[in-house]
Parts: sequence; C-alpha cells; structure tokens
Amino acid sequence: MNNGQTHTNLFALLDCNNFFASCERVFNPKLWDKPVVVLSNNDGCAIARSNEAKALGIKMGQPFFEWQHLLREHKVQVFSPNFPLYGDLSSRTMAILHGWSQNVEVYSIDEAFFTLNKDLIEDTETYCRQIRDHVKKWIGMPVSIGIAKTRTLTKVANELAKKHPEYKGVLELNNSNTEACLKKLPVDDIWGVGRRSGAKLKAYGVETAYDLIQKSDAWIKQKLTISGLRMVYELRGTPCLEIDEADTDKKHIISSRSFGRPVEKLSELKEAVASYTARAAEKLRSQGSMANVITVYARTSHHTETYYGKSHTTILPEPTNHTPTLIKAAHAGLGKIYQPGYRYKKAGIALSKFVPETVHQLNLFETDPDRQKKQQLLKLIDGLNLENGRHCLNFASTGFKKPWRMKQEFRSPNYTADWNQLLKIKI
DNA sequence: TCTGGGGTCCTAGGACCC
DNA sequence: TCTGGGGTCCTAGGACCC
Repeated sequence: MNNGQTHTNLFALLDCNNFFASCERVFNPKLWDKPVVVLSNNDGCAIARSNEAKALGIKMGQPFFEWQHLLREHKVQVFSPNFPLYGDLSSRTMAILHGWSQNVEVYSIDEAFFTLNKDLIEDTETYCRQIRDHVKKWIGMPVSIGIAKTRTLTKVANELAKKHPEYKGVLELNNSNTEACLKKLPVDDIWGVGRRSGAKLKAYGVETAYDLIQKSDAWIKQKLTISGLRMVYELRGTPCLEIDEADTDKKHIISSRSFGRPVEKLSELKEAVASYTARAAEKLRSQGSMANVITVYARTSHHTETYYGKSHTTILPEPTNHTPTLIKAAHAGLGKIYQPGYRYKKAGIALSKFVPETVHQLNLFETDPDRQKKQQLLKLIDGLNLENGRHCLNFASTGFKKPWRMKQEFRSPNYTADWNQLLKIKI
C-alpha cells in the first residue's frame, strides 16, 4: 500500500476489545454484565477475558485450575474456544471496515490497520467514532481505534484508547500529544518489545518509550537488532513497516495439538500425526502450494521431571501437497524419534519450503504418472469437506475413535456457522 | 490430575567454495 | 608452529506477536 506512505494519509488501527470473550457475548445477552473467560484448547488456560474477569485477577494464559474457584464465587462464565464463530464475526467486522477505507490490512483475527485520507476526511477522529458506532450497532462488537502517523504509533494510541474511558474508544496522536503519551508508556508495553528485551532495556535504565527514542540508532541496533531499530523509527514518526497485502501465502504451515490425555502408544501418535498432516496439507492446497520439507515432533509435558521431546525433518524427494505422501513421510519421521515409555502430551507437524503448484505442473520429468488423478481426487475431497463441514471425508489413518482428541467441555453453539446450531428465539 | 496454537523475522554459526 | 578473506547457503534457535 504505497499511498499509505504519503503525507496526506494517516494510519489507523481497529482492534476488537477482548475479542473472543466479546464474541461469546454477541449471541448471549445474559453474559453482558458477567465476567467471561474463553479457554485454550483442552480447556487448559485463559486466552481471553472480559474486563470483569480481568478485574477478578484472572491473568492471560493462567491455568484454569488456578482460578476455577472463582466460577462459583463470582459466577465467572467459561467457554471452550469456538473458532468458527470467532472467524465469522471477524470477517463481518472487517467487511464493515472495508466500507470506510480504501486500504485495509487485516493483521489478525481481531485487528486491522487502515489508512485515512486527510484530503478527503476533515475530522479523522470523528470519522473513526462513526466506524466504531457502525461496528457496535451492526455486529455488536466493541472496538477501539488508534490514529497516528505510523502503525507502531497507532498501537500506542489504541492501547490508551482502550485503557482510559475518557477517550471513549478513539484516540488520535498528533504533534501536541505524542511526546506526553510516549513518556507514560512503559518500554515493555511497546509493540515489538517482549519480556526479554523489556528486561534488558530496563537494566540499561530505559523505562519508557520516550527514553528509548532518545537513544542513538547504533545503540538500539546493537541491543535490539534491525527490527528494533525499525520499531524506534516508527515511534519517532517515520513509517518503515511494510505489511504487504498481496502476498498472504504462508511460508510455514504448522498443525499441532496438545492431547486430551497423555499418549504412550506409537499407533495413537501416528493417528494424531496423520490427522494434523491431513489438515496442514489441506491448507497447503488451498493456497496452491507444494512443500519440499516436512518436520514432525512429539514431546512430553514440560511440567514433568522426565521431559522428552524431539523433532525430525525430512526433505522430500520432490515437492508435494498429496496427503497420503505427506502422511507417509510424517510417519517415517515419527518412527525415528519415538521412544517407548514416555507419556506424550503433544505432537505436531510443520510444512515448509513451498513452491507454487503451477511450477511443478510444468515439470517435464514427471515421475508419477497418476499425479493428475490424485490431485483431482484431493480437490474433490477438499470441496466436499468445505461444503459439508470438516471431517465429512477423512483419511482412515487419521483414526476413528481419536482417544487423544482435545477436551472441550464448555463449547458454545456455532450460532453463525452451522444451520443446526442457529440461535433459537421463543416468541 | 490440570499450563494453546499458528505464525513471522532475525542472527549466529557451520559447511563449502574460490 | 605458523595459519586468509570473502562470499553464499543452510539450519537451529531466539524473540516476538496475536
């Protein structure tokens, strides 16, 4: 988005408040004034919390069992994650945003950068308030919007807009208020500064974002690498992050899960790995790529004394996105790393080193005469699964009973993604 | 008993070549 | 015993994000 760089454009960031928790509320008005928590897969820990839940002290990533007692004491409402629902509400929100800006970069499931043309919009802050109201009214989703000269600064603005009610969800950073905001912002709250770098910077006496931008470029590059330097330029008001819209193809596709209970048998591990591989291969085909490399790994829990974890990487004889071929390679790798006697808690596979399908189709030295037919069959299966819901057709090696499957005890209905689970209203 | 899953980018260091 | 300088490519691992 080149016109994002010109003087007449400002950046903005729309971010849904407590996204997953808010999604659960959209179709369930009873939750509006209650603390709501969405759990990770396997109902392991908290991954989203409403403001009320945050106020109770439930932390991001905190294990469920540590705060389970609050369910009774404070009527905390918990949910297993319902990603189809969240994905659907996300697309609807982004669709509305597209109606307000020419340049929208969907950055994650719950946030998007967009540009505002200063030549056409007189009052950018008022404009963004209208966007916010539109999303609230049509989707029921509360959002915050930050406006500034660079994407990193919109993050700062957004955070403040969210934290301080007096901004009513929208804040624009300009020449007169930016410095004051950066002086208030702890250095580890900056987008791009994690726990490690945060601690390091504080050890050097750098406490706030303002302290950081006073340092020399050389110092910053030495302490935080080139990406840290780019971040500081952005904080000083010079855009230098490119987020390209066109190339959304993934460079790695990962599929992994923790098991609902520990797995010891190789046969069960193989089922799980086959099932992850099938999912990853489906994603690979949907972006029109083939993989040259597949990595498989398995590990026990980190929280036990006898930790065991290993991975194995296979370079494939030729790039492929053929599910049975990939499963075969994953199983071979698994055979190399599997050690009996351990209670495995998680396994996964990763595909990488992609080439476009079209490149391979031009290969004159085709080694597999049936490749075309196999390809068509897979497309057919993908199509049926897409139309009729995932798992309509499966590969037998992915297992039938799946005793290793995740725990999901608190799942909400698929209000928007499944005809059988539409919200019922009594009249 | 109980601690997510899926990504990106960067650097260091080894292997290899001239 | 001494003992180059560059360049490239690859991989593992760190750090961060949502």
